[in-house]
Amino acid sequence: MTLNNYKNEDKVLLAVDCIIFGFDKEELKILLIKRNFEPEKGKWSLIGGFLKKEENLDEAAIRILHHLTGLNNIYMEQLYAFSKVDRDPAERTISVAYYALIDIASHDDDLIRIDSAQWFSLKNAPKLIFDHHRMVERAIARLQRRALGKPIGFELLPEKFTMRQLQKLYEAILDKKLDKRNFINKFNSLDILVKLDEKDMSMSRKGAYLFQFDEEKYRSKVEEGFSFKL
Amino acid sequence: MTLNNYKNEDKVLLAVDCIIFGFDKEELKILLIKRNFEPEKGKWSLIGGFLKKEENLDEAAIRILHHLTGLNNIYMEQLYAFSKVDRDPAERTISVAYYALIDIASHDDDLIRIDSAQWFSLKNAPKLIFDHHRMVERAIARLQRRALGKPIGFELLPEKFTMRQLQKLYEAILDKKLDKRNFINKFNSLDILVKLDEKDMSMSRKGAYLFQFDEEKYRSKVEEGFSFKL
DNA sequence: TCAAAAGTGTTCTGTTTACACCCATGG
DNA sequence: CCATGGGTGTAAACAGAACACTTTTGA
Repeated sequence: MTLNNYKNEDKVLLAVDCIIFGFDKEELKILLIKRNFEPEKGKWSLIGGFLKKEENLDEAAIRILHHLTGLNNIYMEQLYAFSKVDRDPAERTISVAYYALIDIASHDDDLIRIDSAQWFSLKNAPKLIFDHHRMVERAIARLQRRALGKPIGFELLPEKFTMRQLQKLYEAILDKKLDKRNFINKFNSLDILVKLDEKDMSMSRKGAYLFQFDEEKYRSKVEEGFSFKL
Repeated sequence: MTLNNYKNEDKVLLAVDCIIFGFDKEELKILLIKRNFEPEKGKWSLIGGFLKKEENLDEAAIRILHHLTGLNNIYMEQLYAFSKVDRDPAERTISVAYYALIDIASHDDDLIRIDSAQWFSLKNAPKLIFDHHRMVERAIARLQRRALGKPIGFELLPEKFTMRQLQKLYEAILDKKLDKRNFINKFNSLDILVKLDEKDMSMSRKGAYLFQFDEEKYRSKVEEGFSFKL
């Protein structure tokens, strides 16, 4: 018959860490910053900060990302709460990780001024503080499952892109080579792309047709999900 | 050039709420308790409590479940952190939801003494406090995705069960009728069941063969996942 | 003898995979 | 004129969906 007015319960620091995935035509990258406070000052870290009383976690993630990088209007999704007792040696902290996908090229301007933030390809990212590497691992796993269950790409690609870029994106996420024809057929059958008359001439002499997402159809496919075997 | 020693950051109460799914041969149910403290005393609620400084979230979930229901050795999985600013009117609280699957029959003895805990079928569960209904919704969605991506059932069924029980479990989770022959064929092709010589005579005159999971094969299928379209 | 649940295979259809050649162009 | 990347279709294998009748036995 407890009378619980919450007064005797422990309170903790609640951190939010962001795994920001970017794609730059060839490779999947993550955005890291050099930490400028103790502990672990000077080491590479995910972008992170603390939840404030007057905001929810989604808002905190957006605020923190914006504050540290200048990035705006980034859609983020909650990943997992990490809570090992000694994960942060300085103080008991629980961290809720968020992940996001962005097109590196179209956000470079925002980022270029932030000298402590830097893109690293997944393969040769530096060692990270605390349990941040586990966050990244889990984010990659989630991204892969995600890529097979919904179309992604709207967030990671520029507005206009070639089929080859789209395929490279999937190859980067899934970390395997895909068959060109099967990929195109599959994607076309989803009926979410619009072929433009324009060509991208930067990659070949022949040029490659540019595509755009049909935003409405894309959104509805994202809603309903689908099964994408590759 | 912030010098951040964490001292100025807000601390919050971190709750853990548990969505306990049970299965009793026909229906999917959830375990609720009548809340015995303010606010919302006397209302139905998920099983919940607060994280303590010296434990991680998984441990807290196990402790809370055990403390309120007597249930032991229940495997739980983290679902999502709910953080709307005014979700708990009494105080700013973030709640990390966990969900679990258990076989009702084999845990009835533990539970029978706890008069404030009760099983409700999903369809006619009572109104819940705070945002607990959203937690349940999300847990159901997760459970459904889960059921299609990994074999489940080990947790929700008694050790020996009939094919019909297994099928009913999947029907309850996915909330749709499945074809008997296709279901059996599919499950057999996974090669994780052992057919016993025993029959269950309680459901029919003819009797139905009992099966067991081959624990080793089951575990490895759980690891790797699979794609189960039904 | 019949009601109630158990058990069992085949066909059809759609999806996934594997695979190779010509095209357009700038240098 | 040729090197480079772009574009295209088909056949074979596999997985999923639909479907109906026989068996057992306790009452």
